[in-house]
Amino acid sequence: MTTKAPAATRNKILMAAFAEFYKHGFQGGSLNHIVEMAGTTKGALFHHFAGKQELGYAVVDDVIGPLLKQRWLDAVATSSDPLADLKRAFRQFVKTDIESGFYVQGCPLNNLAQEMSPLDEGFRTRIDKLYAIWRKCYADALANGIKRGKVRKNISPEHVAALVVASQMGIWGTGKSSRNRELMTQAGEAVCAYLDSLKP
Amino acid sequence: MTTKAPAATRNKILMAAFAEFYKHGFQGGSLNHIVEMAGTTKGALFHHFAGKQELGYAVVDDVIGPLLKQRWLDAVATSSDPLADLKRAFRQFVKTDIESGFYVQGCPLNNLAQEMSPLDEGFRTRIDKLYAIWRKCYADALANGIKRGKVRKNISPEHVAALVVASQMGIWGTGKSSRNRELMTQAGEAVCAYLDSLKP
DNA sequence: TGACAAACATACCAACTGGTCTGTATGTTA
DNA sequence: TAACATACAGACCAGTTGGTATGTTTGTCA
Repeated sequence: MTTKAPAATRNKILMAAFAEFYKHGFQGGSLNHIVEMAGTTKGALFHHFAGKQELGYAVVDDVIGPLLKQRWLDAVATSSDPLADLKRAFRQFVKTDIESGFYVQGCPLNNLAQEMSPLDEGFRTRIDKLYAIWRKCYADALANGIKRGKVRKNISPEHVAALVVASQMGIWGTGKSSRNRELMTQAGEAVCAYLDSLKP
Repeated sequence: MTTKAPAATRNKILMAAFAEFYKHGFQGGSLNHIVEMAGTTKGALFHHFAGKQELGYAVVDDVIGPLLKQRWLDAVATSSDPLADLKRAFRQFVKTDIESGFYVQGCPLNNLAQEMSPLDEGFRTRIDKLYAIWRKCYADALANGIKRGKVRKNISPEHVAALVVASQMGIWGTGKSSRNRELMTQAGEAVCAYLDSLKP
C-alpha cells in the first residue's frame, strides 16, 4: 500500500542531527543522541553518511541552506523597495524569534559558522557560500532600489549588504548571550534607523 | 634566589586554557592538551580549579575581561570625540587583526558567547556582564559626545551602542567564516560611514 | 629541627566518543 | 527460483574524556 518514501530514514537522521547540532554545537553533539532521537541506529546513520563530518556537511547543505532561502532571501529577492522590505523582514523575525523563544539559541548558520569555520575547511566553504549568497541577494536588491530611485545613489550596495548581514549575525548573537528581548529589539530598531538613512 | 611568583602555575594553566578554548572551543578543548601546553599536570590543574567549568569561568573573568578593557574600552572611555575615536579604534583593530591573521579565529569573547550561552548559565551571565560593560562604555561616550556637540542630539546612545557592539560581533564573525580581508574591511568602513551619519 | 599545610605529580577510573563489523530482512532483477 | 544489492540493526572496539585518589615535594612558621 503506502510505499515508504525514499530516504525517509535519511531525512529523519538529518532533522535529528540539525536539532542536536543546533542545541549542543557540532563538536558537542552526539551521534548516539541523534540516532536515538531519530528512532534508528548507528548502522543506519553510517549507511547514509560517511561519518559525523559528512553528516554535518549535509545539515548545512540540505537543511540550513533551504531554511535560509525561505526565511531571509525570498522576502527581498523580488523587492521593488528593498529598504522597506528589509525593515519589515527584520522587525518580523525579531518579533517571532523573541515570542517563540528561539532567539536564545541564536541563528543555526551563525552558530555553526562561529564554531567550525576555523576548525574545518569543508564547513567553512559551505557556510561561506551561504553567506555570500545572502549578501549577494541583499546587494542586488539594493542596486535595484537605486535604479528605481528608492535608495540613495552614493552608497555601495555591497558594503551596505555586508554590514546588514553582519549586523544580523551580531544582533542574534546579542539576543543569545543577553537573553534581553528589549536589547535585541533596540539593536534591530537601530538597524532600521540606519536603513532609513540610506533613503534618497 | 628568584622567589617563584605566587600563582605562577595557575597563570600558566590559565593562559594555556585561553589558547586551547580559543582554538577548539570550550567543549572541544581538552584538559589533557591544556596541562601539556602549560607544562604541568592534571594534579596542578585540579588543585587550582574545581573542574573544567570553573576553569572556563576563570578564563572569562581573569583573561578575556582584562583583554576587552585594554583593547576596546580604554580607547573611548575618556574620549571627547567618541565618533572619531570609535572609527579610529575600529580601523586600527581591523587592520592589525587582518595583518596578524588572528581575524580567522574571531573574537575570543564572541566565540565563547555563541558556544556556551545557551548551554551554561554561569558562562552566560559572565559573558553578558562583559558585553553590558562594553555597551555601557560606548553609550556613555556617545552621551558625552552629545553634550559636547560632537554627536547628533536626536539619537539614542543606548540603541547606537547596542548596534555598534553587535556589528563588531558580526564583522569579526564575517571575517572568520569568509577569510576575506576585503569583505571585513568593507563592512568596517560601512560602520564608519554609519558613525559619520550620527554627526550633528 | 619538627610539624603542618599548600603545591604539585602520577596512576588510575568509569563513562562516553566516533566508528566498524557482522548479521539479517527486504526488495529487485535475471 | 536464484543471485544480488540496498537498508538497516545491534554488538563491539580502541581511544579519549573529565575527574579522582594517593603519593611526594616544597615552603612556612613555631
